[in-house]
Amino acid sequence: MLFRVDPASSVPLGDQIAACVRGALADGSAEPGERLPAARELADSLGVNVHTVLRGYQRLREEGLIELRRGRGAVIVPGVAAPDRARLVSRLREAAAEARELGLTEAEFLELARTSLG
Amino acid sequence: MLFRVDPASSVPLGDQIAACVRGALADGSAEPGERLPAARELADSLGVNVHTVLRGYQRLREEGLIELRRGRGAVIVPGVAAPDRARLVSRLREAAAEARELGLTEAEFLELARTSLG
DNA sequence: CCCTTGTTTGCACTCTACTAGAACAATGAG
DNA sequence: CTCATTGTTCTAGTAGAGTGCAAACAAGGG
Repeated sequence: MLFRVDPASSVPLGDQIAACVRGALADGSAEPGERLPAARELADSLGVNVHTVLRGYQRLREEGLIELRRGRGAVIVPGVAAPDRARLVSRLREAAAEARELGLTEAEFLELARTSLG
Repeated sequence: MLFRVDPASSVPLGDQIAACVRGALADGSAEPGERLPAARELADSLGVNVHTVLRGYQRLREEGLIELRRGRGAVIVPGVAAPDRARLVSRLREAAAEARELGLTEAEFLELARTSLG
């Protein structure tokens, strides 16, 4: 599982960390039952504060993706359903189809997609 | 066209206002050529600052949904495809939100969008 | 017991969204 | 032309979220 973080991004660091786990789970590079790196360790490795990592972990717990226990660490809930990347792809396909119907050029469509990211 | 806004929500007021117009356009309760309420007027009506309304309008302009001119106000782009375009924008925003949850970078998202065009 | 690891608390800093007030510049109506 | 309307721009202040830093606390495991 790869953790990547961009301090310059507008999306909060904690959310980015949570997104890494979600993404890894979605593309198979992480599996249910797997243990996440300890908060302090990951924080050090990313050059980020412990609170920030913990906040990402908390969010994942709220989503039911991981379990947190003192002394044991963070573990991906065994048997949890992975968030699907397939749905994102299918949504993009629908959008692309509509764009084609509207006669948008590729450049216009991509520009629209870019602004959609906020 | 109905404007509803929730100050307690985590999504910015300006974005909420923009979403109102997008939705109204998509579901037919607003039509191309129609004029949006004046910024100061809408701001008063919603109990919100003028700048906040204007920010929402600006975003709609970036998306190509409305035109803004001094003295004339905000007008929904009088193209026949405006409602469809509004729906396309909404779908792209949903897709963008999912991409963010999965930790995709802007480049990865745009690449995915590009390949979706076939 | 000791070490690891999550949990909680308190303070300070920065950035964004929002509010507030004012002045400016097109536009259209009279 | 005159003038009210309306978007545009500017400055400045406020509140909250995100983050960093530091410390103390509690549960689990060797």
